[in-house]
Parts: sequence; C-alpha cells; structure tokens
Amino acid sequence: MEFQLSLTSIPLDLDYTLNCGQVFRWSREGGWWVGVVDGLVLKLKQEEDTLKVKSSSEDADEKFIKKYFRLDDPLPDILASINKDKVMAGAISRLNGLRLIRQNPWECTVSFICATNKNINAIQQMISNICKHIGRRIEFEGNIYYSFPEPEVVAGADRQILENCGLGYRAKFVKEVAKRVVSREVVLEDLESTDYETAMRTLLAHQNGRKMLLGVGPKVADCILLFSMEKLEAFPIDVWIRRAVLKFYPHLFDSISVKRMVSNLKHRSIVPAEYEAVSKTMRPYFGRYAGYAQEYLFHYTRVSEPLTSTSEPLKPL
DNA sequence: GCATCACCTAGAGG
DNA sequence: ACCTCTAGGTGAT
Repeated sequence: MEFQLSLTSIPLDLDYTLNCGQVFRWSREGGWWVGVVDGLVLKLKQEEDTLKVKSSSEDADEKFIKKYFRLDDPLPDILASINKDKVMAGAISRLNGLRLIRQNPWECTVSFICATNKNINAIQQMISNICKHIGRRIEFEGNIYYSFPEPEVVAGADRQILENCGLGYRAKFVKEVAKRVVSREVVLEDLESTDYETAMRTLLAHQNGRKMLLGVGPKVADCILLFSMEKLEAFPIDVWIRRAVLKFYPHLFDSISVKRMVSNLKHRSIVPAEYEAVSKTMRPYFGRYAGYAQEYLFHYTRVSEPLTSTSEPLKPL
C-alpha cells in the first residue's frame, strides 16, 4: 500500500506530532518516519503539504491515517480555543501542527505504565524490547519489524522475559494488568463511551481492597484517557507540567496552594492532593481541549529547556 | 486522609 | 573504572 495525502487544508507537523513524547514506537529511518501501528508497518514522510504513506498492509488506507493522526480534529479551532494567554500563544506559534494521536488503548496503557521513572529514550527502548521479544514478526521492504503483543501474550509471558526487556519493577504491573484485561475484569475500550470522571474512577478503581490496575495512578490514567479514550479534556500532570504550571500559572491558584506546591517541589513526584488541585484548575481554564494545551505546554517547556543528557534530540527551529 | 520511602534499570556526569 | 543521580510516578506502610 502506497499513497499520498494532501495536507493543504489540514495542518499537520509530523515531526512535532511523533516526537513530542505521546507515542513511543516511531523512529527515523533514512528520511522516513517508521512505526508499527495496530500490527502494520507504516512509513511516513512529510513534504510541504503532502504526506507520503507506505505500508505493509492494505488496511493502512487514507481513512486509517486520518483516524490515527486525528485529522478529523479541527486543529485551528482547537488552538484558538486554548489560546488563553501569552505562554500558550508562544507554544502554539512554536509548535503549530502538533496533533494528538489516537492510540490503541491496550498499547497506550502498557506504554504509560512503563513510563514511570524513565526518560523517553528508555521508554522507547522498553516498548521496543517487549515487541521484539513477544510481538509478531512483520517483514516489510526487506526489514523486520514487530507488532505490540496482545494482552493474552503478555499475560502468558514469563515475568522474567518482561524484566529482561528492561521493565524492572514495572514487569509485575504490566503482567497483572494484562491478566485483568484478558479476564475482562477491565474492558479498556468501554471507557471511550463514558465521561471523563467516570472513566478516571474506573481506571483507579479497587476491588476486594486491591487495585484493579497496578501501576495506574492519576497521571498514567490521564495519559490513557487523553491518548486512547477520546478524553480531550484530560490534562496529564507530570514533573514538566507541574514546573510549567508553577512558573507560568501561579495566579490561577490561591496563595496557600502555591505555597504548598512550592514546598512540595522537594518531592520528586507530585502528591495526590496536589495533582487533584492542579487538574481541577487547569482543565476548566483551558476548556474541553485542555489535553491539546497540555501537549503543547509539555513539548514547549521541553524544547525551551537547554538539552540535557537524558533528553532526546528535538527538532530545531 | 496524608506523609514518606523504596522501587528496576540504563545512561550521563562527576 | 567506579560512584551518584535521575528519569513523563506509583505502591506499600
């Protein structure tokens, strides 16, 4: 399968979209972006207002691409709606064309469980290892790629195999969650049709005094909801967003909250009460597309920081 | 509720 | 060559 997609009336910046830390399965190979999505290999290249698409499967048609890259989202309207202040205006003008991606719920869930306490390079490596070890082999244009393994395969895999993929203590979480999905105690796809609050409660739910989804806290849950459950109002709060909020948006909070946030900075991660407070303030502030605001703010603060050893190379201006 | 602390591991910097 | 620290947080106490 090979075709071109005209982007003259559809703003998209492929580099920002694939490099902003929302997906972990894409890499550059000789001028092309290469990734595996839903068990098929995609090769993409953007040239001005054209998106060149090559794929290992006939299933990767125009409709598939449009769905994956959320080209149905009215990006100009969305950006206008989140453009509430100077900071966001800067992020928008710097990163215009960055789009959220519509991810597979299962893969998304595992990806962000793995993402705790890891930098983006390490996360990509872990996911790649999982696919290489227990994914399905796919040949395309003379190269070998691997699909992301189904829940059944992960649930049946030895813990040791997952640990060997570099997951460390996350191996247990991933395997436990896989079992819950296989047993259908949790049906991830169902969350798509519920509202944000309900879906969030479901992801964080307990049963018989035990957590349903080990490794899924509020931040991971927000990522799952935003990237794979159509909850564009979700606003994942990680260390970067937390720093950005404290730096650029302290005026949205009362002085006591700000004081507490500053004193909480000594902790490496955000405490639950603070997560809730920031979420409850920032989501209404940006509105129904707060998730887009989060992604622009996240990537903007990262490209603005001087490059550190642990950060991945970012597209220059 | 709310505060601490440990947690696998790879990679960078001292 | 070693040691220390940190990375898109969460679980257990």
